Amino acid sequence: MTATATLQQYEPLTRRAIPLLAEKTGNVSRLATHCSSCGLKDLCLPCGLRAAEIDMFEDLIYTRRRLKRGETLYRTGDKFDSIYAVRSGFYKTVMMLDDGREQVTGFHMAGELLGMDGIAPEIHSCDAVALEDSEVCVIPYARLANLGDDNQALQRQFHKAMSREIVREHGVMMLLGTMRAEERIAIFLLTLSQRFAARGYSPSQFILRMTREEIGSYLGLKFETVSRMFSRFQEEGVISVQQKHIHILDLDVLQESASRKPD
Amino acid sequence: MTATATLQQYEPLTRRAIPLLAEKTGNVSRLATHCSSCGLKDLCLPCGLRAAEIDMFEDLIYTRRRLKRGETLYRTGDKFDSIYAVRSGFYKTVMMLDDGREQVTGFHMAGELLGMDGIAPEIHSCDAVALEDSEVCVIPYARLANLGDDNQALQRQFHKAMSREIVREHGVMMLLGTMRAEERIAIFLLTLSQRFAARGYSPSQFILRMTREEIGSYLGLKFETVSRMFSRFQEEGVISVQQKHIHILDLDVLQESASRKPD
DNA sequence: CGGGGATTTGACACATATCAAGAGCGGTGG
DNA sequence: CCACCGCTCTTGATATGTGTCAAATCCCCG
Repeated sequence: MTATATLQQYEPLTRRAIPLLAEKTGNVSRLATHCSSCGLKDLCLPCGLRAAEIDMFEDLIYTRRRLKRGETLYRTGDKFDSIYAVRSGFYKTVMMLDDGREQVTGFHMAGELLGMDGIAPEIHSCDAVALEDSEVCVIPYARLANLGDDNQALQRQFHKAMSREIVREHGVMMLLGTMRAEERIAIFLLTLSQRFAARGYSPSQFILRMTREEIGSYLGLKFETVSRMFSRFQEEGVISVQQKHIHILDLDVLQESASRKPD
Repeated sequence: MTATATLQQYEPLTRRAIPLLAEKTGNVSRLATHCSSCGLKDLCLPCGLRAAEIDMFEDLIYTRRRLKRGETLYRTGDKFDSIYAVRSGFYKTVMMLDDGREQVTGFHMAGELLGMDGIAPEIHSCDAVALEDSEVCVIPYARLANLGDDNQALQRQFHKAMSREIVREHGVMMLLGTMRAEERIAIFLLTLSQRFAARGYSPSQFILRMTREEIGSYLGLKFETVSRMFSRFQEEGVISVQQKHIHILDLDVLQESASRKPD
């Protein structure tokens, strides 16, 4: 995957995810609830399950929710009862302190799970907010857990999903604890790029769904610093930035920036 | 639980954990492997299980490992096959970058689980190092998962343990992303205090098992800054520090420091 | 009892935050 | 359709918290 790959080869995901028939009949919502025909099945919880197991799993998901930009999927303190799988769109999760300070703890895109923070305390410990019009599959935890009792593979997949979240957060700790602004921004862009690529989008051109302030919050920087770093990378010809549109021009240099020691 | 509580009322945990009989017969190691008689059972994975379920669970644990200070339980890149429950002692987990920079991602004490980062990648993504002579129960993941298939309560407990780890890491992200050095140190001390208290030790007096440098790495600070903050808290009469020995003198002021906005 | 790592403390440097002003853009309503 | 409003973003000047470098002391461990 080179930095010069064009947009053409990456079809928008939402189109691939919905079978043609569904588009024609207009019965999109009905068909799309089935994991077996969902374009995300290899990224999402059913990843690696056999067809019969997926059939069992998809019986779980009898609800989907559509959220408009800015709407909240769940809030801090809400009773936990479901995990959510992002079907389309982009989410952020945010923790808040009494004094108003906020920390964005993650950005979440299609195929990723939301809400696992709620399992132990049985109450959500952050807000999940849609950054664009979007849709999630609602997976009632009690049913997921029960089904898991009869379905080893599903149980293992769920463990893996939680483990991945733990590993991701270790990475963020490393970033926040030891890296400089330039590295944080470079890694942020590279990670986004990889995630878009995994979903069939261009790794070199994409739209940021979040504001500079949200990026800053996630990376432990002020929004002015985020803006300055974007400008600097642009001056150096590493990326081009136009509002929310990012174009990675020199992947190699960006990768170097992502691992340049303070020294 | 006040800050003036004396040490007397908190017996060392290892004594409570081992039944008297075992001490007398010398058959400590044998008996102590059984969860049902382990003083940690309400903090550890078997928490909330009924006696019969604990019996099933403890069959899993046919190995324990003793590690001396400085020894490594597992290393980055090691094949994952077990989760570990800390039985006694103190561990750190560390991630490393190619250029040598390190991030301590956690400190772990009795009753806490180690190794869940390995489930998804099937390889460990950090090192786990004993900070003092210590002992862990080895829980083979394959067997844990199989047993979980037949034992709902155990499965739920395991989910909760992973969820707790996710929530803990969210907290660290908040700390690293938005807080100043003074707040980070205060929260670090308060959190340690609570964890000691939960284990029957004094919340106001304890020994740090890690160096200033390890604390700094965990909190995203240099060790000189950690040292200066300790000195400052001491000057203000909030704590007293003698080498690794910490005494919390004014819990209220420490709690205020833990939530004092930059402003 | 000696040696080396850990810790403390001071002086100074620097990366990022803060404060401020203005420009750009998108959405809304007349 | 255009004009306005508000939010986001950019950029500059300056402030400051924490890092860096250095030296002295401590004390743990062999």
